[in-house]
Amino acid sequence: MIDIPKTYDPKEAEASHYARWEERGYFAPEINQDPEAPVYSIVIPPPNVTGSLHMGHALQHTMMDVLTRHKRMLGYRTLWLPGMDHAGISTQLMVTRELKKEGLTRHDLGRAKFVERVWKWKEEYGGQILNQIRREGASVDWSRFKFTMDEDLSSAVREVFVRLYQEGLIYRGNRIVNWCPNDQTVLSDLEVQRDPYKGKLYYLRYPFKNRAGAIVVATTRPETMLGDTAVAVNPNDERYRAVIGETLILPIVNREIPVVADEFVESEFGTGAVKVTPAHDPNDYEMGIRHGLEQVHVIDRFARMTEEAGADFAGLDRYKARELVIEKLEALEALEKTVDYEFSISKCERCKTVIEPLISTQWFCRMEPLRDLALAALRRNSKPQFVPQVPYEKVYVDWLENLRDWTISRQLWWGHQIPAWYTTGGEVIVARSREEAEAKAGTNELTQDEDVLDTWFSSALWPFSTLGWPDETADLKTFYPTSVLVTARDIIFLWVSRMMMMGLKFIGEEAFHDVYVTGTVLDKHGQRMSKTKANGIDPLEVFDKYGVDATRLALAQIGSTDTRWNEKQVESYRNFANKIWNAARFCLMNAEGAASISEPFAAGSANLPLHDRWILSRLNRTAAAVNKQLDTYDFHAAVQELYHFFWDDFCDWYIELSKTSVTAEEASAERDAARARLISILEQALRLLHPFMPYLTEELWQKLPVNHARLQHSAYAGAEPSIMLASFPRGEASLIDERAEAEMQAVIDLISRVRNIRSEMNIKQSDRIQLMIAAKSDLKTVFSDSTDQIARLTRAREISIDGSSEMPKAAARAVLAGGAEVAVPLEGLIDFEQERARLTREKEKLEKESLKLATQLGNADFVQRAPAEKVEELRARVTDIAQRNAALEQMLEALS
RNA sequence: GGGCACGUAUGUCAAUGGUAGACGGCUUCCCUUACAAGGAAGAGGUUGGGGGUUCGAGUCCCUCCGCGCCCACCA
Repeated sequence: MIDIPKTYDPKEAEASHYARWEERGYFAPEINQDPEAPVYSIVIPPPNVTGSLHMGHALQHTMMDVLTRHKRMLGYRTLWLPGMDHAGISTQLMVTRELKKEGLTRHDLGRAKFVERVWKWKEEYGGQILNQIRREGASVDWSRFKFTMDEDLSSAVREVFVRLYQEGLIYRGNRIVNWCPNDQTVLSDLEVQRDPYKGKLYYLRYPFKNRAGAIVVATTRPETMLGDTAVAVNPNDERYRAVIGETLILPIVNREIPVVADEFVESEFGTGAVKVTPAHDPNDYEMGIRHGLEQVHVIDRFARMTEEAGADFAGLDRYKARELVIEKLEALEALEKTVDYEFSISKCERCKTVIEPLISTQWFCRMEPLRDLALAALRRNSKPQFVPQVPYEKVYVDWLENLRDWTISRQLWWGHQIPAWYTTGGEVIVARSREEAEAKAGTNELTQDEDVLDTWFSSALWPFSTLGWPDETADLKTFYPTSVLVTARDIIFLWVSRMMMMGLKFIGEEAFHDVYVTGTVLDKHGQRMSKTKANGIDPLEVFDKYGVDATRLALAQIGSTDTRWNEKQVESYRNFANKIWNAARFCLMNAEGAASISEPFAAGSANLPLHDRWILSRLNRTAAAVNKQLDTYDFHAAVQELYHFFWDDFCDWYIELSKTSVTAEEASAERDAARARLISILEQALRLLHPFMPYLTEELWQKLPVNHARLQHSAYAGAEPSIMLASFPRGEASLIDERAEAEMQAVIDLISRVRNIRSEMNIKQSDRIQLMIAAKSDLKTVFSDSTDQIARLTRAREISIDGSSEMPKAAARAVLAGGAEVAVPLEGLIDFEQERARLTREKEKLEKESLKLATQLGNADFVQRAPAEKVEELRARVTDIAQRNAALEQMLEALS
């Protein structure tokens, strides 16, 4: 007898298999020996080097792994490429904080030493997430692991930069940008978040120079008035039409500023007149350009007032300056009023500091031509295919259509330094290397641009830079375009769209065929999990508590809907894992002799017992469904399908139905064959489950007395057997047997009805009952062939079957589909009242349904307009109900 | 301000316009030698409210209520 614990302990399986898979190279595409094999590839969204695994990762990785393992088992040449992102700002902040503890700033170290220090930090503390990814069971090819700052990827970054620059798509310009006064860098629009803010609206009075009166303007940032160079009104605003072109005297500063007319101004807001500060507000900047206004810089990079703001203000923090401005305006009687006002405020996504719009010289990427490539790919080739298509395709298109230039430079030290050099004369040389720049410039007196590129710039190249571009590598040719990108929805703009554009630009093909957008795991109150709210669930703790496989199942079934985290759900999949374990345990306890049968189902399905034909049909139906569901990213349905097949069909029915033959005391050819069939079904079920539950399935599969090598997919012939290289069952249409399923269903219904009688009539578990079955010829045969099993599962001691419906009076009875009946004689034990009540309840149910059907069929419109099939279906149901109803009535009569 | 989702059993979620389901929880019975992390049998729903289209609506349309998400240059 085999010695297997009663309870599945996931830890053991998790500890051993991953390392073996990895060592043997099972994750690498090279394991596939078939030169004709179709290709499947995914690049992982590279986690930040500073990151650690959160639920979102676990969710995405599970789905990518399911897809990858599924395709690998189908014989695809499969690559899931792992990597990590250098995460410019986050990482630099991390190390800066570390330095601060030593009383140092990065400037104390200088650039070179600081960057060295970051590399050291990365080696020591970075990338803890990589081992967490291993724990998940992710079948990524570690031999192709990439880091965005690796030399080859950095060179791809420079290549792209140079080419885009040469085409005029990258340029250096002086424009208004989002500046973070804390991080001391510019940010792109996507790295700025808008938060609601309860502030005030200040009404300032600016007097005319050459006439009486004043214009009152409303502002939320009075301190910027020091930099005002105009007041704007709407040209159609009657109130102000007469004063357009007049001159105002700016209070405090006493600068003369004009009144200009601009369509941008909303007459309804405030006073209908707006102060214009071109140097410190994006809208005013645009207006300033339209009207040729002067830009007066009154706030610096530290959000302090400049000399230009005036001696009283220079050096003051922007909020201190605000107070002082208000004070002075009050003294000048230039503050009309102050009202409470709620608006939104821009903050740095990382450090939450309020953004200061500043005019500054930065590098930008022109997006229109790239955007057009992406839009064309979608319109002409429907690439990428978003899943779900609604709403993400529209979101993607809308964003692309309104795309503005991308600010790609950052004032950081950690990242890809911009490959631009300046001669002493100020000439700009953009080149792939210093050597190339020197050659171009004809001098070695060059200074490289201090800035680095936005982290997302290298991320945008990820699908091809990781495969060796710009070299025409075999990997690039084989694996690009990638098959699918699996991601959460928050980086569709930041990342997905940019990869698409860059891929189309530089390779000429889309970066991925499909984009699968996962749902979000929320906390139990429906809130997003976040560090600041501290409401996150650590996936590693869940792994420890319930096992990786159970967690994966719980995550996979989330699919693309947002779902509140529910630990009970994981617990139920843990129970499922245990169920699988115990089913296998049963099979292994009764495995002796099974191995001698090499083709358990070879005899030809017609000769097999009903339950064998039935389970074979169910198995293949399930396999076909799961393949289809995985091909269409319907993870939820696939999980449900597998769960119910395994638990309901296989465990609850098949094992129970096979028990008599499988557990027979004496060895026999028949017993061995039954055992071999049982094991074969289990074995195939494990293969179906493997993409979702890699550890448990491998653990059990290895224990099964089967010819493992023969089960491998032919593409992996010769490899040491593993379930991850076994052939994924495709679901043979020829093995789907409608008749067997219908007949088995009749048996299942019969057993269920008898069990119902036992339960409702309070028949003790230990009491053996007698069954009398009346059925017409075809069903009669089915039941007769299954009497042993029916007896076993209903705990009956005696079963008689005939074609008539002569039933004893003192019996509990039930009517089955197809006109069959079953009676349980209760020899004086029967409680007539109780049985009558039970039958009446049943009759009421039928009548309710019957009434519904009659109403529908009585509707002439329905009969006329609904498809004939539908009408037929209803009529058939009416007949069946009538039949059952008549039988019930008879039974009730017999009881009275 | 604009756009997009969602609201189904006590909880978490499913359901090509055609008999509203699953898992958990709940009730009753059972430690039947694969599994009590289990088995058997049950109870539980006017699909947020109202209106419309249709032979037929959880599903399509309108509206209201509720909870979210994304985008945005009304100072």
